[in-house]
Amino acid sequence: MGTLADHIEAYIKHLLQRSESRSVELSRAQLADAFSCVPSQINYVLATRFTLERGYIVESRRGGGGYIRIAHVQVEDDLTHAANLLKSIGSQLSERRMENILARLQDLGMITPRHCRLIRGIVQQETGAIGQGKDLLRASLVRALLFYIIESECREW
Amino acid sequence: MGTLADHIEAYIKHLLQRSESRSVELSRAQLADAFSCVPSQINYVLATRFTLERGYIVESRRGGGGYIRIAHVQVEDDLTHAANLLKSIGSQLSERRMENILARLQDLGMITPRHCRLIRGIVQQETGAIGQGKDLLRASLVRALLFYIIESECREW
DNA sequence: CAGATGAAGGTCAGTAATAGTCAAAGAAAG
DNA sequence: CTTTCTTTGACTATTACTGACCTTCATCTG
Repeated sequence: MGTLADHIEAYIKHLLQRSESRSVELSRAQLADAFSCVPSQINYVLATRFTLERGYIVESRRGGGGYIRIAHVQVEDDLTHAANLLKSIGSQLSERRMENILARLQDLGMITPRHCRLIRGIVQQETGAIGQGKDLLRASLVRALLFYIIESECREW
Repeated sequence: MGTLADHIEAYIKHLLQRSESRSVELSRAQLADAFSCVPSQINYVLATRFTLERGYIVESRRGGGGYIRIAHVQVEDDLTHAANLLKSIGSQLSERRMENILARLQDLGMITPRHCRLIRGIVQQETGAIGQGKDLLRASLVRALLFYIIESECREW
């Protein structure tokens, strides 16, 4: 049981499990056809179920020979807490809250003091270059960098 | 890699790799014939895949004995070059320019395909959450992530 | 020489094949 | 009844490919 979106989600996850490479490439139009729905329904499923937060990376290309590729990047159990912290960042992030989050992640052993220094430096550099919306940009930057750090550290390059 | 343009691109890159001089000379008409397409398709491939931003120089001559020569730009110092690429980002960055920069850095061996996918995913996730100013945010995010990646890799050696 | 000829490559606009966006309508949940 | 999630479709954006027409250059011919 469940909605059409649920079925499409399940189908894509099934494809991912069967795939050795943890990634699958599909055609939006074909998939929509297989489920007898409009193509944009596929975008809805991707946007709501296959987000970075949930551990998926979606790439696509338009035009002739276009495709949608979905990859699963597995997040380990011990990273769940860190992932929740990232989620809590929201759309804006003050410097104070950033410091709190960095401190907690450091406590958890997820990042090193060096990571913190790098993040502070980069964020300062980037937010210094704009007049308005510093908290918005800081939220995006910190989330991006932390996600990257956490994601890449539990995996071989 | 599915389209004809992709195949032609791969073929030319293959030729370049086999060549000691890092450059290759070809005949547009012959190449088009080999791939059973119109000659202007070759121009399309050159214009979209072998740009200066991606590190290629294309020279050609018309008339009898005409040719197309494609050279792969070599740089003495990859790090300096990468730094210049980052500097070239500026305050705004379109998706297309991002792709070119990622392709170039990958080509230089500074980042891996996995890095690219992560960056694309993170950027997509973050820029998808806002309505306006995507190019501004993308510039900051890409600069931040690339800076972080390159910085932490250099310290490792 | 000068002009003609033929053999390259170049340009551009149009067509086709994809995927993305957004807002509104509909359905389900609280 | 209100809020949130799902579904739809009209409109938009991007990429690939083609073909008619244009430009350049080497060589031939008188």
